[in-house]
Formats: sequence, structure tokens, C-alpha cells
Amino acid sequence: MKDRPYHHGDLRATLLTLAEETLRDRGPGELSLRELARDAGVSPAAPSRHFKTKQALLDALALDGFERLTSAMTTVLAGDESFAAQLDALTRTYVGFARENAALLELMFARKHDPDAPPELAAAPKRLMDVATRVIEDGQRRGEVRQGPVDVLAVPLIAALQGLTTLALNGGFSPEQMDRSLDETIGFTLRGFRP
Amino acid sequence: MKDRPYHHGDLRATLLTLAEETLRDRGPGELSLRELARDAGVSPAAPSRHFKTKQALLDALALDGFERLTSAMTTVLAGDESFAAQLDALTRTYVGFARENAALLELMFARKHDPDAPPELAAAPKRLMDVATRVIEDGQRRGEVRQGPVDVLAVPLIAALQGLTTLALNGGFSPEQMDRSLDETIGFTLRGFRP
DNA sequence: CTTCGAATGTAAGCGGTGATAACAATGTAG
DNA sequence: CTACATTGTTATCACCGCTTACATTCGAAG
Repeated sequence: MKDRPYHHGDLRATLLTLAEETLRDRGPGELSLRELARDAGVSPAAPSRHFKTKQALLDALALDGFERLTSAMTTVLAGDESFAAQLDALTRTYVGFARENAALLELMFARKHDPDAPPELAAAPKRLMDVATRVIEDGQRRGEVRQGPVDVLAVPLIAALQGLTTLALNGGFSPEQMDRSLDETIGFTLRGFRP
Repeated sequence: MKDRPYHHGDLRATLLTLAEETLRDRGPGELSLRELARDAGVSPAAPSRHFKTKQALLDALALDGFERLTSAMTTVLAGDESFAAQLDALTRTYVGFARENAALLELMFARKHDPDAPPELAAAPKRLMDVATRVIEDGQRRGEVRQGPVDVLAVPLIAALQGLTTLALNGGFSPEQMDRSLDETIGFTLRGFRP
């Protein structure tokens, strides 16, 4: 029954999976390395081999979240539809991710990663914005978006998305309000970008 | 030397002050009730008389933050200037607050206050949005803002502000980038509201 | 003024935590 | 086969939030 092998074999991945579960349904801060170790069936000190510190575990989680969100937003932009359609898709993907990974998204944008976070993590938001940048460039090329430096234009977009979700999670919105606000924000953004 | 009175006299306020200091320059999570007690020169269990739990202390901090921000935004709208001017003032006040109270703002919008937070705290974001709502109503009355339900229209505004600040804090912006993005966001919002 | 209850602080201790150091088992490259 | 690197274990430290039982002080009613 208890002849578990001395080496777990895949502890790092297991820890990440378990951590994300706990994050999802009990929030960050409820996350304990010792508990993860227990759940994984290893000793309390074992996780330190893979994550020198608890913050490192959180950083890894956040980084993975950025990658998943960025990739989701990228793949949804495959076709060459109108700017309005792309914007709509982008927004709904973002909000969808936020709905299903609320705590993770919060972790991703929490200011805990300062000031000396792993460089990849520090660069992750930038890569997210690059997706928005591409959409805007496309729109400009089609004449559907007014001219201007794309990297600056992209800020209000991501900001609106991020703000909308944190507002939705904390502002005490009903789902219907959230949906209306979502539509409103899309239309709002569209107007803001109009030539 | 050590004939401190048995009763501190103003422990609750002292704790809040110390807590906000720690919050400001060491971030949340670094905040320890025991340490606060030490700094206040009081026994480790003393704070529990004023804040039954650590979360209660954080909630009080967040609530105070909401009140300060709301009041700051309200007072800056005294005159009856144009919508553009009011929007500008509102935005700069918000961002100014964010700059000076980064960790506090994060705390205010952190999803830790769920699902059974003190009702006043749950209502605080709503009151913040009410300020934005008033500005929008004014704008509509002047014909400077397009028609529509104000409570829905206000969402993109606050969302953009909140998103902009969290992006600024975590997105690795330089101050100049932040300023440009701020201007861009104001202009963006103005366009979005245009009739 | 005295008394007595409420408010506030203290002392002690519980279970839990993250981190580290010293040691043991396993995998792997030469 | 052997030496080394990796991964897990054991033991321990300092700290934490919280609770219970007790001490002191304050303030108001008699």
C-alpha cells in the first residue's frame, strides 16, 4: 500500500497542478507549500527542490497563466475578419479566461512580483499587449482604426479589459450586469479606436 | 522608562497607521499583526481587541482607502467645467492616488473580500462608480456625452482607470510611458463617450 | 465616593507555516 | 562500477494567527 517510490517522478508538474486547483477554488493565500506536499504525498521539504521559495511557485503559476492567456488570444485571431470582429473575439476570450481563472488572473497582475521578478514574468504582460498591438495594426492597415503609435494605442485596450474583469470580480456585478458591461465596453472601445 | 500606561489609549488608530506604512513600503503579505503589536509597544494579542482577525484589519484599511479616493475624486469636481475637463481631473486624481497608494489600491480591489465581506466594503466600489456616474450625467445634460444608461456607461470609465493603473504597476512601464498612456487613455475615453 | 460591569490589555499556548541544513536514496554519465 | 548530481527525508528554527483565561483600567449608576 505504501511502497511509494522514493522519487516521485513528476513532482514539479504535480505541484503546479495541485497549486492551480487550490488557487482556483480556495484563492491565493490559502495556498500552502506544506499542504501541497501532503497532497502530493511527499515530505514537507520536498517542494523546495523544485521551487526554492513559495514566491517562485507563484511566479511559475503566473507565468503559465500569461502564456495560456496569450496563446488563447492569439489563436482566436486566426482568420482575417474585420477589426470589430477581432476586437470582439479578443475581448470575449479575455473575459472568458477571467471567468474561468479569476484567482489566477489576479495573481498574474498582482504586484507581488516586484521588483526583482524573473525576467520572463516581467516580460509576460508585454507579450500580452503585443497581441492587442497586432490587432490594432491590422485595423489601421484596413483604415478601420485611427492612426497613432500602436504601443500607446494598445494600452487603453488591455487596461479596459483588465479593469473590467477586476471590477466584475469585486464590484458586485450580477452576471447580467457583467454581460451588459461587456457589450458596452466593446462598443466603447470601438468608438475610441474609430478614425 | 517603561512605565507605559496599561491602556494604550489609541491603539486602533495606531494600528491602522502602522499597517498602512508597512503596506506602503513593504507590500501586503508582509503585514503581520504581531509585528504591528510590537511596533505599537503592545502585547501580541492586543490587536485582536480591535480587529478580530487579520482580514478585518485589511478590510478596514481597504474601506478607508475607498473613502479617501472617493472623497478626493468628489472634491476635485467642485466647479462646473466641461466634461472633458472633469474627465481629465477625475483621471489624474485617480492615477495620482494610485501612484501614491499602489499597494493600498491593490488591496482595495483584491478579491480577498469575498464572499462575505463587510457590507460597507462591498458597497464601496459602487460609491466610487457613482462619482463617475455623476460626471457622465453632467456631460449628457450638456450634450457632451452620448445618451445611454449611465450606470452602464460608467463601467468602461472606471475599468479603464483601474486597468491602467494595474497595468502601470505591473506592466513595467517607465514613468514617461505611463504619462503618455495616461494622455492616450483620457483621449480614448473622451472619444468613447462622444455623442 | 464606591461599586461593578464593560472595555482593553496581558500571558500562555495551540496548530500551522516557510525556510534551511544534514543526511539518504536514486538516477546517470563516464 | 564508480563518482556525481538530482531528488526526497528528517529535524529543527523562527514566526505567524488565533484562542482562552486572567489582569488592569475606565466609566457610569447608585
